[in-house]
Amino acid sequence: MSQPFEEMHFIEDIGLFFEQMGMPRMAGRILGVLLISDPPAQSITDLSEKLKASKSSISIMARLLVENGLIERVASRVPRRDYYRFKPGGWILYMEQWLGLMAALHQITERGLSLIDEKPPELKERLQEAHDLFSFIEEEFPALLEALQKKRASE
Amino acid sequence: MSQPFEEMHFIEDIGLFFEQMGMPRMAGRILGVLLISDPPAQSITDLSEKLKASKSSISIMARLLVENGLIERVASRVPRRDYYRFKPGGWILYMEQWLGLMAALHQITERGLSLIDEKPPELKERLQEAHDLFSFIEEEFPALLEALQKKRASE
DNA sequence: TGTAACGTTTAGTATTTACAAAACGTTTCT
DNA sequence: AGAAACGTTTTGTAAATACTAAACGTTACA
Repeated sequence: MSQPFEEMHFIEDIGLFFEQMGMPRMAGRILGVLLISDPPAQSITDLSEKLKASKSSISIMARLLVENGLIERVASRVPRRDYYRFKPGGWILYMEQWLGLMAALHQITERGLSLIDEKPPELKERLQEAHDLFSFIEEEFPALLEALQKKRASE
Repeated sequence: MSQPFEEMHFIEDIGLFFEQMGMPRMAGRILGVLLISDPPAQSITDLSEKLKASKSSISIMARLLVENGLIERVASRVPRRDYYRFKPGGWILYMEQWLGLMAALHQITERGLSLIDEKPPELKERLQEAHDLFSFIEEEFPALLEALQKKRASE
């Protein structure tokens, strides 16, 4: 089943984005398909045909995406085995995981600051800058996500 | 020149964070050193001794960090060649680059939406969700960074 | 009951990547 | 001029990674 050119382009772009973020490109391609596919739910075989990729890699990458909370399995009426679809709220979860990384960095810089506590302030400044940024993000970013959800709910 | 245990731990944690973000761990370690080193500016040789790593990889990774805007070269009075130090505002730049990725994803999802424009709304919903999130971040995140800088300036 | 379809897992492979070692060019000091 | 110190570049390598192909187990239907 060959895809129109623009759809392939879109799918590949999502793949490239995932690669930029340090994940396998194939995982991004799967997500790309599941973002625009006409039945939103697709089987492993469907995906492997659309992407012209092996079922094994689709199977593994789909599992990765499930772990990341971006897609989910759905039961199918048709007695074919299992279907995957984009998980509502998946991007929010994705952002929350990213936020977790920032929070971790906040902790690390805090520990770092205690290491150079006795040093003169101008030496602590650069680490303080990092600390302040990441603690600020940890504090303020959740409100941003909430504001978005509120906005979406009201539309 | 061996480092106290806690400092090594801090440095390695920054390295691991970088790895999580899809960058070479050694680049993170260099940044880790430059965040707590007592003369903030360190030469390639200094860094390679502290990290017990080859000068070649330090040289290459330092260049990578310069390209990323996280560190910068500074002239040295001592006639040794060049020194690197953490770049003030480097983290802000780092975040702005991250924001650029989100903005790119906004564009991609917008193109994606035009591909499925004629489909029923419930099919467009999942991509709309992605689009709204990333366009929201593109809009609101810069204000967050500005708020941080304002807050820091006033302290 | 046997066979076909599906997904998973294992094994194998080609590419990329992160490093180190070595060779190189430049500058500084004697 | 010669040697030493520094950083860069090139070359080499071991490990990780992203895939494919093949083997496998399970379910469904003929």
